Amino acid sequence: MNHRSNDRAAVSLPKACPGLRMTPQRQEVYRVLMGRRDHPTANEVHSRVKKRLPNISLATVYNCLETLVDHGLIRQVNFERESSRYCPNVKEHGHFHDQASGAIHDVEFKPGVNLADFLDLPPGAMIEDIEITLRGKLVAS
Amino acid sequence: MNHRSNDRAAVSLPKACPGLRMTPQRQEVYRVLMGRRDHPTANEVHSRVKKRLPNISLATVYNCLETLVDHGLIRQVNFERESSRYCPNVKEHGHFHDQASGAIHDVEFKPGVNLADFLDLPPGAMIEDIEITLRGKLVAS
DNA sequence: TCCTAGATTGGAATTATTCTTGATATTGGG
DNA sequence: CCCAATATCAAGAATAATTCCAATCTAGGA
Repeated sequence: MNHRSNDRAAVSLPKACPGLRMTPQRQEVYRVLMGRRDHPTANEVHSRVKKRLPNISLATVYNCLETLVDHGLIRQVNFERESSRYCPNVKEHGHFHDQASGAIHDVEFKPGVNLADFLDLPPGAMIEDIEITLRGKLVAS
Repeated sequence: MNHRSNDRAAVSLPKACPGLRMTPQRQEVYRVLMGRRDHPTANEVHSRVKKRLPNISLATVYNCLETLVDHGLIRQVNFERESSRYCPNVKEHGHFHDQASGAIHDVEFKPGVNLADFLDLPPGAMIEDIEITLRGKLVAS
């Protein structure tokens, strides 16, 4: 890694974000999320962002995260009653929480799967958002 | 409904609850949950329980709920960052949250489904708990 | 350049939940 | 039946994540 150029440029922001002003704070929050996709909490994001923006406040991090969520650039993920976590994977997906390591893995749908294939939805239900969380252990295979 | 006998007796407690002392408070909390399966919060449970046990404290309701959850008699359900809700449906199931009415509907799995058929689980994942939450609207069909 | 809407800050406020502590109640053994 | 051990309850204090608020600050358009 000898061409250690400004890696801020390494994160390409999505093209179409109507009505979103990309301030340095929002950029950095987004960059941090893209840089390490380990589902950090707002606090962890704050720590990481402070490396470049030492004066940023936790409130601002919360604001940025909320804005990015509202604009569909990132997703907010909740496990039980723990702190919210944030995830730059915008595709519809679930999460597997490894109880041993605490790590969180994204879980994709198999291609062509439809919710109604395995769930008995109430008649007339228009699904707008899905949250699937699995908890368990990873065993050596 | 003319035989308005003590409807406390109407709720049959599960037979096998090893190590669980069924105190009046726990009984009443459980009865209330079975009586109206609308996924109340701890606060709502507290209000309802107070009709019969006017001196019960919110802390005790939290204690009872936690104990019942630990013994597998009820389930704790979390939606986003809202207050936890409690549900006497112990079968593995998900929830549909109707954004219009705020109502929460249980969503059963179709018989015989295996999650691994629909989701790309990490290799070696042993699932111990599943949480599926859907949000959306009910449209007249 | 000036104005205005939107953004940022730091700290206070909120809220659900947990913790602490002392009082009570219940159980099993003698 | 009584006692000690243990479990439960209650009330309020404490905690922790998040939101709110008021006071600047900033960027971009007129």
